[in-house]
Amino acid sequence: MSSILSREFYARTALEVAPDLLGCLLVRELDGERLVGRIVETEAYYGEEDAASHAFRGPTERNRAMFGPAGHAYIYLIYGMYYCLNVVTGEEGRGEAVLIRALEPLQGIEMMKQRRGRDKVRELTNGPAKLCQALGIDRRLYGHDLTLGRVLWIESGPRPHEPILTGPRVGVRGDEHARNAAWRFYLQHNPFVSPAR
DNA sequence: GTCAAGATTAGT
DNA sequence: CTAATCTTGACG
Repeated sequence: MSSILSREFYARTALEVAPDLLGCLLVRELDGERLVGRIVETEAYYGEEDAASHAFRGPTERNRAMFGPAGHAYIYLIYGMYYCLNVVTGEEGRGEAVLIRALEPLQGIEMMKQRRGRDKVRELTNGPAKLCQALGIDRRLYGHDLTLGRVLWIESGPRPHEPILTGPRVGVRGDEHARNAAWRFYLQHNPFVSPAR
């Protein structure tokens, strides 16, 4: 039994949504196939007060989705070649989002292998840019409404058996608080969590 | 208009 | 450790 996550689910703070997304299923419909991964790692970005967030300096053309209603996709291009997927959370205008950092591939693994150009299931979706490549997520899905249940959405899943661990976010800049806050959430011992830095 | 930096990844 | 690759936003 699983259901599409609602606007109300996403409308809570990023700090609440990020851990709750662990164990949920990210679903992508692509070329008539369904690609599914279990979310095993997330990071919360907590609005304009978060020095590590793209929302830190207020709304811009790039981050405008972050300041829109919850439950939409905020996608950005990094290093000129990779995309990363966030889900917008919190009250409209807050600029909060949760970065999806890693998935455990469940369905459509062959297509993921082909899209990623590699064979090891372990390396298919164990990073924010890797999972976007595996699931065919790019600019075209910028601002996509994840509550519609088509093209790209998230469903509830079985409660994770693994304990949830927290720690500092990966690769972020900013003030001391931004760098130290334990706003990364992941499932203990799960082999699909992104490699340690 | 110019320019440096980037919530990463793969390869040496 | 470093190259790859290009958009964004800060600055003037």
